[in-house]
Amino acid sequence: MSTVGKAVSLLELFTLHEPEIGLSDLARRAGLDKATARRLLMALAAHRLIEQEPRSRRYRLGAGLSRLARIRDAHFPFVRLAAPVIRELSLETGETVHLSEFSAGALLTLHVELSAKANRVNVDVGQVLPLHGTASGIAFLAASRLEVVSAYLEKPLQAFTAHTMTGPDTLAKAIAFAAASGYSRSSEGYEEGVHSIGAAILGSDGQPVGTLSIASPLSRVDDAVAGAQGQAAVRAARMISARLTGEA
Amino acid sequence: MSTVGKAVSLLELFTLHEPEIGLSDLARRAGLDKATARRLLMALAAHRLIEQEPRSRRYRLGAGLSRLARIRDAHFPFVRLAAPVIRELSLETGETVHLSEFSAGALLTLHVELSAKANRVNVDVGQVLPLHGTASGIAFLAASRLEVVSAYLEKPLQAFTAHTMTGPDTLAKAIAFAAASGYSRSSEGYEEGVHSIGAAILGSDGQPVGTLSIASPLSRVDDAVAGAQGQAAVRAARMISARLTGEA
DNA sequence: AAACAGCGGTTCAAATAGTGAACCAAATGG
DNA sequence: CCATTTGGTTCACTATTTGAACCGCTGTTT
Repeated sequence: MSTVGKAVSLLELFTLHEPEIGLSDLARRAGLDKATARRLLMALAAHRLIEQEPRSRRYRLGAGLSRLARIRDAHFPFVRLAAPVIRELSLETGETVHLSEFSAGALLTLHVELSAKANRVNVDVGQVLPLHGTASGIAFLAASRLEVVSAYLEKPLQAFTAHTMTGPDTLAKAIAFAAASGYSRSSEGYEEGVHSIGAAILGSDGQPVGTLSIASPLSRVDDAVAGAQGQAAVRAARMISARLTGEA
Repeated sequence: MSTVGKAVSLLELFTLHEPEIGLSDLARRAGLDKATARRLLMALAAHRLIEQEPRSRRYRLGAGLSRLARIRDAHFPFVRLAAPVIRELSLETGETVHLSEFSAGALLTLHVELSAKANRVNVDVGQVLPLHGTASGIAFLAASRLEVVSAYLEKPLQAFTAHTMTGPDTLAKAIAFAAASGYSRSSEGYEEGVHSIGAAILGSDGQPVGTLSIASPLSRVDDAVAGAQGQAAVRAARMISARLTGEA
């Protein structure tokens, strides 16, 4: 791997649940020598992509990332353009709706509008969702190029519940359904008792950049409701795609 | 410079005003060979820190940055903790107040609360402010270690208006005033007709992490007003510092 | 209190990864 | 339509990266 790749993979070790990590730990997890890890960290720190807590000497992500992210968001305002549509979809369906962007082989939850109902599905911003096992993921795969799909399906897939689809055939069927109808459907594929409808959001090149998903308690959804949610999801996703590509 | 440093300096070429740049341009500005620049861009793209617009083939900052920035912001919630204090300070003074974080030798504007008055100072989120020439910058320097200050003052300093302080002696005096009183004052140092009061916000190690600044039309400020604003700015900055370090 | 284990950090010869001049083909633009 | 510039590629050369062994320090265990 390139030196730059190694440096970035150090950054990717930090998560919401573990935002500060020590040198030895960092090196171990990245599969690097301590000396190498340190040199890379110093290079990153010189540009404020990494900061070191002076007391504990542990490392954390730096302010430069906030700065760069702001520049990007100003130019590619995925969340800003999508948020109103997501909100409206949530009001229309009465369910929790969330927006995800594809990043590094998975979907990253960027925005959530919670249902007003007492019995609702809760989703956290920042949560990372797998491509299989979530309605969002299936919708994303259905909109992706074939080579991307087959590359993803080759790897062994983790089962999150007893209902998670992990077999290539089952997944192919779900993807085919999503490709045909524009939306995907998943019952308890990622969490027990949760039903989801997903739809892909396309960028200016026609490739999917992310997804939106309507998440309901399973008890509230039958085939008729799912169909209606599917139509609404497709409409919302198309509207966001249009805004992204400057068509609206 | 390290390879990683070169890669990051490529990222830093993107700005709010120029969010997409072509390969040759990028290489030229970074002082790198085209082949080198491309290899670095590819390494960054593999981790989604860079994206390439397929149509124009130009490069832009990638979604991975948004993801990493979110992780950082969740852990080091500078803006989240400071925003309410900034808002209150704006209401109290009736003027525009903005929050900046130090990054890569300058102050990055992260949050703004605009004055309700018709005649007000407008500041953009994302704007990069120099350390000299702004009240924020002077306050930041006054709270920094001496070696940081002298390193900064060694370089030639740009004048933004006829009133910008660029001489080492003038700046030293302004810094001494800020160090003694806790706040800094600047008249038209960065923009004509704008008066600013700045105060530094300190992190858990006692080093400044950023600043807040009250910006008023020059016509509305005399010495008495400036003094009152200074006291208010210091109080607000201390409150944010305390929240950051978990003392409140 | 002594021995230990782990930490962050450093060194330098050996090895690997990075570099850039010269080269395309394709897209601009005068 | 020709000149220029673009994004992209190649490969011999070389400078950067690498990691085992080494500090000194801190906190824990015996």
